[in-house]
Amino acid sequence: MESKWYQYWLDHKLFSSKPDGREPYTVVIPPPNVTGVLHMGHMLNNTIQDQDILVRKARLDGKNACWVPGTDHASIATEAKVVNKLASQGIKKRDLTREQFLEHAWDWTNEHGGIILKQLRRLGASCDWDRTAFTMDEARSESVLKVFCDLYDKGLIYRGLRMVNWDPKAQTVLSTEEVIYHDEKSHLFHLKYYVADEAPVNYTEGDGNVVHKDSKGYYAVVATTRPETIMGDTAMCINPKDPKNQWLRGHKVIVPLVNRVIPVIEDRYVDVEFGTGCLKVTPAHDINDYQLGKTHNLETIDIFNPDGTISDQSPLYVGMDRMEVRKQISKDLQEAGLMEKIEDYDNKVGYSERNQDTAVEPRLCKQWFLSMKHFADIALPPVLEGKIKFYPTKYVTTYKNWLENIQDWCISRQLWWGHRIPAYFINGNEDEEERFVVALTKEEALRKAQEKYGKDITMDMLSQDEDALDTWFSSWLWPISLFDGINNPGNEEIKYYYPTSDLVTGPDIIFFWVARMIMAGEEYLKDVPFRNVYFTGIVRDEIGRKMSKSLGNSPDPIGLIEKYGADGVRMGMLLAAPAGNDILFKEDLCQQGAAFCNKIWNAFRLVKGWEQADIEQPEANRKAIAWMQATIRTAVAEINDLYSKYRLNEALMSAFKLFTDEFSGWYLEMIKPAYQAPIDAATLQATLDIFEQLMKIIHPFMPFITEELYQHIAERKEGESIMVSTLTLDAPSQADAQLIAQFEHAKQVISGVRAIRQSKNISPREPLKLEAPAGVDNTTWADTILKLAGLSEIAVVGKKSEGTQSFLIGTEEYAVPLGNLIDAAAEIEKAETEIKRLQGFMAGIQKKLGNERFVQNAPAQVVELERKKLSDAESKIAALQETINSLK
RNA sequence: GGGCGUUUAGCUCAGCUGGUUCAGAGCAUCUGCCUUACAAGCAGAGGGUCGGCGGUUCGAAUCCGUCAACGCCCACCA
Repeated sequence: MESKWYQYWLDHKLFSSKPDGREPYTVVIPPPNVTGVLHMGHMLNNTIQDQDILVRKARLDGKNACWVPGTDHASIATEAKVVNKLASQGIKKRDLTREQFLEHAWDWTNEHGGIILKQLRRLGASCDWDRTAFTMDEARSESVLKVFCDLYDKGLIYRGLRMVNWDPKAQTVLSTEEVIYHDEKSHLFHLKYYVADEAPVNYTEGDGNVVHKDSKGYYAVVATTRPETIMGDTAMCINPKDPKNQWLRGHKVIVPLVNRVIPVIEDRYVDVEFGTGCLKVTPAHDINDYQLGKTHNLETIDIFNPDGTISDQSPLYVGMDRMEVRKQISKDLQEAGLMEKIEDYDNKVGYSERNQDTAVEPRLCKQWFLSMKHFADIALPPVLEGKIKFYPTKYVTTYKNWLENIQDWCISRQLWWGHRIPAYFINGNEDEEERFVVALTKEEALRKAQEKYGKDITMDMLSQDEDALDTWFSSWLWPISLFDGINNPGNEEIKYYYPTSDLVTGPDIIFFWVARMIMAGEEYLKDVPFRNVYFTGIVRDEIGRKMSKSLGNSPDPIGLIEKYGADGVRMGMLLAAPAGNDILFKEDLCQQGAAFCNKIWNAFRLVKGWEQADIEQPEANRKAIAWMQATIRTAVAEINDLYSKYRLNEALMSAFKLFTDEFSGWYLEMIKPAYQAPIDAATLQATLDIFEQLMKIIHPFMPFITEELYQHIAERKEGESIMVSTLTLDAPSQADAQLIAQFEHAKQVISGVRAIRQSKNISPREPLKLEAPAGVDNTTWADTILKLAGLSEIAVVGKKSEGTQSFLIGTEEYAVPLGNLIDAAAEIEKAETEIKRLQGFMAGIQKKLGNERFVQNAPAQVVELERKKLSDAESKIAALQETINSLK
């Protein structure tokens, strides 16, 4: 019936939200990649685990809930997919024009796009689908370009020549956040750089210099992990304070194989302890070397092509791939006798977040940057001051740390799939300084260009920047752009829905996305984009491995739904997801979810099967109803509290126990009429009302079965739905607590009798007599106890009779006469063991009470409590002793 | 190299500012039941020196120190 109800909700537009007088509750979906397919991570983090539950809960609380779905154009990932697809058809990207390529990309997007959103429907996601957005649709694109122009005008966006991270496969620059470092087993190559000058090296034996010399002359040893970059070496560097290498001062050395003569420079940057203290300097291919190059005015030789092959700037290996060259040059160096040794070495290598098989290459090029100092300043306070709350709170530290050490954001990408940068270059001579303007349209660009560079500039002299913007440069506007807050500032929707309420996302994108949304929110709306951020865990398999395609340990979500039903899967997931922890997914848990559905269904069958009759309502039923209502009020208060702390798995567990234990296990058994006997109308109606409340409590977790039963509990009009019903209950009262405590006592009596039956193998149908102690309330719940414990009578006795088996509730002793069923010897032994245990317990307390410092320092209450424990233990021992005596 | 987090029953986790909701929940296990809603169930039971060591205190799972294991984030040591 899942698809039926989903369609029903759609047909009646029950997911739809429009601004009105109610309190808004807004959630924006972290947009999945447009061409992505639903995986377990989406299912857990983005959908069922939290967002849909929170949204449905908000509706029940009477809020105007709006959950906005959408997809992300994911420029690098999508462009890579399209490039691969074209390659499989024998088409190369560089053979296409930008327009032709984009046509293919849009085809691909239209073909594969939105699959993921359809899959979310299977799970029951209650998004307002009419609002479905795409980061590259018209409204979003316009917002992005406007923001770019605005930030440029504010002087926050600039163009600069920097050492950046280059992905040679996608052939685009990446931001620092997009580089992921992996530990790698690698090698440290020790290369010989022979001293070039004729002049003798200056040292004396024993002065601390470590000099290398062989038949071919003096040489320095340079340790490097990247021998393939030696063709770009333009200096060798030593630390001026390094006693080992003083002899190299002022000399020149020869780059091995390349035979280029380079100077020995000195800089304190060099670590004396590492290798031999000699560093080869390749300004074009290492961020530190670049700095050295700048300080020491070194030549920069770029030996790589954009695709990671060796460029014609290099004297050797031209056209070969960098990884191939590393192997080859190692061989060649050894053969030429230029390799001192090769050591094993563990180092970290940066990889593209999107192309995990491609090592990132530092590369010097001109890019667009967003200056981040200002944004860090405005984004830090809301989080530190608690205007935005993070769950778990530990991420506040992470956030703070990042913002305090932030680097400028490289926002341009050498890609076509994305928002094309609205900058226009004015054609001129290659040597001239770069001339450009930033403008939303070409017409405006011309106007600005003429203003800036003179009237002689014409339209054909303008050419738009070929690059696109980083995907996150559009995502960071998401909570604003979804309500058109950039294009139409102050419109009704942005005023109503912004700030959004909760953001649910993974901690892996705290910098990429969360932090930047806060920046954009503060910049453009002077307000936070959301009030709470709930960070979910990573989905792992049952032995703790991250779920991934390559490991093949990720089940297909849709397959799971087919097997267990969406409700079952939703519950299974949530059970595995303790707040703030990783999720160890086990398929059994879905089974438990499915079993719970079954339980609910069977409970409903029971209630629906009762025949109503015009008979008087038994007092016991009235009490049962009052107790159940008190229990529900108490549970709901607890569940609400858990929701407020985002401890959704505990909220579910609480709801589960409420239904299974309290309602099915106790309440239904209490009011259940005898076989084929009818039930009074008042009890039946109350039970249906209670059932409806329970369905509402469970609905956020299991939307389908609760809707189905809601429709059966009473006549519903077309369009009515549990989804848009509300649940408001009074807070639990003092009286509720008393009632619950009272019945807890009754439960213990019932369980005590049941335990005796169990141990003596007495059928539940055989009636037993119970002897209860005097001075205790044994009448209030008497009828219920009689019924559930299968008793014929509760007799209040001053002293229990002979031949009974007894149990204690606190210090009250209850007894069931069993005659010859009693195994006196065994009972005596049991009682004696218990007496021994209690005596030991008492000894401990007596010691405590004998300690003056305890009696003096501990609060009176605590001391009193110890005294009570002591006297309780005494009376328990007395009762046990009596039992022994009577058995003897 | 810095920072953060975790360690409690076989498993996954609760236990807020130290003292009767202090050793808990669900699952799993064991035992007995095909009881008339449900065997995908019901009833009952067992199971932990709260990672190790040391300290503070009348009193520590809880506070402090230290060690260990695991996990995550950040960082330019070739």
